Amino acid sequence: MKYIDKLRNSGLRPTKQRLQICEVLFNTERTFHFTINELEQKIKDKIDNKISLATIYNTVHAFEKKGYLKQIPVNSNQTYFDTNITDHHHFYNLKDGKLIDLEKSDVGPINIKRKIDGKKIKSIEVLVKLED
Amino acid sequence: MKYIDKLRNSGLRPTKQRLQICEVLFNTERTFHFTINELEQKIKDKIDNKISLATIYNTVHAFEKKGYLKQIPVNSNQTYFDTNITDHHHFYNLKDGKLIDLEKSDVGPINIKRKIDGKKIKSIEVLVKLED
DNA sequence: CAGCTATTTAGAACCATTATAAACTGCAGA
DNA sequence: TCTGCAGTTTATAATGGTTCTAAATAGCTG
Repeated sequence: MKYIDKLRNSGLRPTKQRLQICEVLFNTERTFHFTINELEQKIKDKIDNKISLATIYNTVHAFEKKGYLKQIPVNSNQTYFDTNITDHHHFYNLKDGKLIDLEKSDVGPINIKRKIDGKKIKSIEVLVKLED
Repeated sequence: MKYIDKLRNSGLRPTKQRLQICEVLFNTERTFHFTINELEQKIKDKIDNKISLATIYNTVHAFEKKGYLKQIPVNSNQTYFDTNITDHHHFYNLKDGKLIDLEKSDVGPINIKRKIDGKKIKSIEVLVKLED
């Protein structure tokens, strides 16, 4: 019931699958990073019924388009998503492929001096790669 | 002959294929961004013989490991590489998927205030997404 | 030149993601 | 409550970038 309005207000029908995925993604103490496969596993663990992989892909993309999830730009064979949609950046641990949030206040202001005619900046994302 | 020493000094045998790929990648006025498919096409256009796709993958990865190429962290189904290995950042035009270099001097210093125990920073990469 | 190892190659395999098309479901209007 | 339609879900197939394989080839050292 918690997420019905959120979905309806976005023009997404509050189906059973979407509501269950909302529970897994948003009914948590902390935000987190995930790949589709990791999310699929989390869903399997938390709910009794089965949600098709295609539905998980569809839902994640729908939520991303509505701004409830963000993709994280990392070079990996899988796509990483973030339930933290605030303006922030990431450490990327090269050793194990794990991401760590860097709050905006951890990075300091970023001043882009160059402009491209007719274009505006949609987002600025910083990836800090870590090694041992 | 221009690239033989470069390869040998890196522990890479200067094979015909690697030398030809060097010509395409490095014997240019400007640096550029590319995907493997784009590079394959460029190679086809510039040389008469055929280089196997597997060799192109192998070579690009070998060059990346040696620091002659950099991967660019962008969410795309293909991996983007850059022949510009200086410390710099990128605009990413969401409309057409094209990248534009942002020199380090175009961005200003980036101050990462947070530290992770036992890890050091290998690189800091900024991706500035552009929309209309 | 001989022999060893690195490299190249074509093709198969892999695997994340997307497309398909049929079944199902939420919901607005009767 | 019932009906019907558009939006969703689903299993499965298809796609496509990348990696693997194992046999052939080519540098290189002695």
